[in-house]
Amino acid sequence: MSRQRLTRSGNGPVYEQIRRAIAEPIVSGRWRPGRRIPSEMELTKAFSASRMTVNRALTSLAAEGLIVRWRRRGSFVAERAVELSVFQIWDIAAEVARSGRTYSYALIGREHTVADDEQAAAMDVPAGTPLVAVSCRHSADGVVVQLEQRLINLTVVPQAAEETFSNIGPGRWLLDHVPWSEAEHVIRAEAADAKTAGLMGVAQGTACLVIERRTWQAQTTITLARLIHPGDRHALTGRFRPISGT
Amino acid sequence: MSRQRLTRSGNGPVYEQIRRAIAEPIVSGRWRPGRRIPSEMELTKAFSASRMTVNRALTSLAAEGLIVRWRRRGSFVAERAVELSVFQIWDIAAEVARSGRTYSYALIGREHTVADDEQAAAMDVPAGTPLVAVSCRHSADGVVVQLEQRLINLTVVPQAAEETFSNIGPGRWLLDHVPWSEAEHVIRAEAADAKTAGLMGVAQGTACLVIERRTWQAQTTITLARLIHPGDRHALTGRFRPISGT
DNA sequence: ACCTCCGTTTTGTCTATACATAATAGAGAG
DNA sequence: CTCTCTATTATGTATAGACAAAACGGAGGT
Repeated sequence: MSRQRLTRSGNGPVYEQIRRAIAEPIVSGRWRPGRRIPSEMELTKAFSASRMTVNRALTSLAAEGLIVRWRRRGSFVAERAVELSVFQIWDIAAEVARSGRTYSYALIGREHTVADDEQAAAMDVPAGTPLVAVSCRHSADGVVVQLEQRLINLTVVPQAAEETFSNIGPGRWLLDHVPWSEAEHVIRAEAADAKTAGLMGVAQGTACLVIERRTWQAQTTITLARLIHPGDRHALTGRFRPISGT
Repeated sequence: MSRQRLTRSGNGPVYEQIRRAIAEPIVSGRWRPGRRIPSEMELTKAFSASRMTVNRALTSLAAEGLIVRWRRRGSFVAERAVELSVFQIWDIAAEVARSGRTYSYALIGREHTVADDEQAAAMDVPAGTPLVAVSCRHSADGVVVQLEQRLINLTVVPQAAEETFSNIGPGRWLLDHVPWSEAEHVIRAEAADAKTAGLMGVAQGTACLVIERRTWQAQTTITLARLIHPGDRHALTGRFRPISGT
């Protein structure tokens, strides 16, 4: 039967129109979490589009986290139908190089330990797990831009026991030597304590942007990093994917 | 000719296999930024898959930012093939409600102005553009969790001139009244100045997490928001999408 | 030199169809 | 009543074919 091709009815691609039509009531709150979304076949009829086109729209909504989909059961508004933002977190050395400044790296300390209770909880590994703790400093044109405190799980990365990290940052080294599958981040603002402030060359109490990153391989934590940036020397930028009504 | 259906050769969907085959050399650094990626037709042959399947793989890589695609020119490794993280930025009222606390809102000030040079630059609009400036406060169980300073472009949202914002936050109001297509964020740490600290009920100099959000419609800035969170009362969390080789 | 028009390449979108997969509901056997 | 098998429903993946849109390159005219 081949309905009217409405590719260009002036509102963009059909799958975008469908996506918006579903996203709008979710984002605006009219459709509460858990509410069922019309099935692909129903939407196919409603929009006079093919199921593939409808599927593309719903698949992208699911990827964004606005909806969840279950075979046989249908599609539903996600419990946490929230705004998602994609942020870029750079490798600090690459970032400095890109901005045309001179990058320099300095190792502050490195020691072998085993996880105490606090570290075990933070890394989600058993207490007593062998670790390497590395502390170092990244600078651009002589100004500290990041202080890095890192714990590496030696049961997963035994090679780290031999690495001195005197010339290469642990972040870069891990990127080169260990595959990772997923990472979790927490971003917060903290005031620099006396020791941190001294290492960064800023006044005590200076507002700092702190990124905590936990990296996984399969089910095991590889490394836990605490990246501290003086507030006036670093910012994160990101851009929303368009999740909009209308 | 309908090649062998290799849906289940044990390595997951075909589009995933193709996606990984392209992502691996990019993530590992073997394919440098700017390098050209085989065209869809070439990949179609190489993987004995249909162009739609190849297209799905490349489209998802483009969405992740690993590659950029140009009609007629082809697909290329993105210049900034960096780690991407998906962060969730919640609507503050919804977030408070979800955590079981009592949300309250208070308008601090609201005035009509025109954009001065600084505001014009920040919003990327001509100086002299009519604006509404709104300042307000979001609390949970009586504790301030966010201070909001917002500029709204009246040439795009003339209805905002009539809204008092005494009962509804400008963020929520805009979500209900204005479609937007994209937003840009900057996240940084700042020390609270005297006025800000007073409004939030914290000590002057307290480290704060500041989110600046600029929202667009087509090519025009709708609104610029500055969301200030006391450092000990708010953090962002995020999780990497698995962009892995192998 | 420059401009216009046209053919080619590559990605972008859409359709109709097919089969796979997961989960549930219901029928039938014990 | 409980277990098992089967039919049904909805999503997941894959395909071939088609046309659209952008951008480049070259032919030909001025």
